[in-house]
Amino acid sequence: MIRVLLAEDQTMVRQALASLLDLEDDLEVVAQVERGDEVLAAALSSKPDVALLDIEMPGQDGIAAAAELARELPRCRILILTTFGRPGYLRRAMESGASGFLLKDAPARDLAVAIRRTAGGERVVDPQLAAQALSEGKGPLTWREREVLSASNLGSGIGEMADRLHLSEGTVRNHLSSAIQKLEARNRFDAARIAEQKGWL
Amino acid sequence: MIRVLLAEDQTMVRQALASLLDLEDDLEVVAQVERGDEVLAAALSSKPDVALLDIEMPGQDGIAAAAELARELPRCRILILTTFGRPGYLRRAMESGASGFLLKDAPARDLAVAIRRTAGGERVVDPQLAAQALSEGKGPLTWREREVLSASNLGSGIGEMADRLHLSEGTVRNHLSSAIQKLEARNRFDAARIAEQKGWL
DNA sequence: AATAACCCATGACTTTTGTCATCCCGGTCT
DNA sequence: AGACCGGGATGACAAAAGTCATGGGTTATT
Repeated sequence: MIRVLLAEDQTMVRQALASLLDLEDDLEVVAQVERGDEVLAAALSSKPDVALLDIEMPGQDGIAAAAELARELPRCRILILTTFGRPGYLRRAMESGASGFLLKDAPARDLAVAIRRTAGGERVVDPQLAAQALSEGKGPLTWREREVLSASNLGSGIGEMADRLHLSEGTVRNHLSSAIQKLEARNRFDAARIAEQKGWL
Repeated sequence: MIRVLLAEDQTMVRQALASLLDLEDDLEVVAQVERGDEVLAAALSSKPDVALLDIEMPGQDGIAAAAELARELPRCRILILTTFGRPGYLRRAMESGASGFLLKDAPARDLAVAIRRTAGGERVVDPQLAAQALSEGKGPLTWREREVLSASNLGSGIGEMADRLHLSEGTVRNHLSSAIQKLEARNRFDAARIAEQKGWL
């Protein structure tokens, strides 16, 4: 029997997936959590063979949870199941120790297959997505540029961003300007949109 | 037997929900579609008793699909199943002829219950959400204000928005300024964010 | 030791945006 | 008829945002 931990914030989706997996004879859902920061504790007590993690979750995202899990419970394989096929997500997931990456757009029967292969030590990634991730690279943005873009995404003005990041207003504008040019955007919001869409945020 | 049409763009979620519903003796999933603009055709040929519609879908959103359906096939009840409990969504869904409104955050067993009640002619809405929708009203924005906010949400500058809407730049700025003040936002992007989050976009 | 990134900061400058007052027009409500 | 609202427009002005040159600091890489 393959023991599975299921982390997904939408209750209905989580339970539907659980019932789907329970139809398989060789799979057993041993834990369900709805927050990223509950993954580790649940995994420590339920000892799953595979952790199936959504990315967008409250508390902590699935990639951060994967990193925790890979460090504290290296015997547990990690399979990311997410809505968005952003190359940056895939890259970061793999860097955080995930073994597989599956989209919610994939057919349901792929899920059980992917879990079995992940449990067997294989890496399961959509080849097309992998190619795209490799070709796009890590993205042109530096750490600070990503930070200011994320902050500007909340609608605040440059002054507030400077306060929050303990920077001068001029510096914030410089980072923003640089990011805008790298992304060939029209303004910082456009830049934030582009970066987020590419998974570079 | 209650015949159910299932419209949801994420294949895995759709199939998982379908398998969940198939466990119920009195429910039968007679059609599945993954785009909003496929709902009507599928409904006409499969004659469902209840259409279970997601809102965020390619082609056409679930609310528009609900309006079509209510007009062309009034005997089919409509149940909206969505991620976001935005009051504006609920309001627009009900105005479009939906009979029920359910969140993906709700427990999975509520789904079958809601379908049965909807099929029986009841209106199924989370009471808390309904209260919030009533208290917030339709939102303070006018048609044009919503239009400019949606356009600005794409990152374009005022000039491009003016072109697209065939307006003067000054007029666009006036509408934006007015929307910003009504929403107590700091700039147009903040305003767009607020309006979208409230479901007023 | 030199080079190259990245980070932080200023100051000066241009462009974009937001605000306000003031028009005009066409509906609608009283 | 008059008041009101939404839409459209203009011009003027102030504030915010973006660009550019420049300088100093750190840390890797060569």
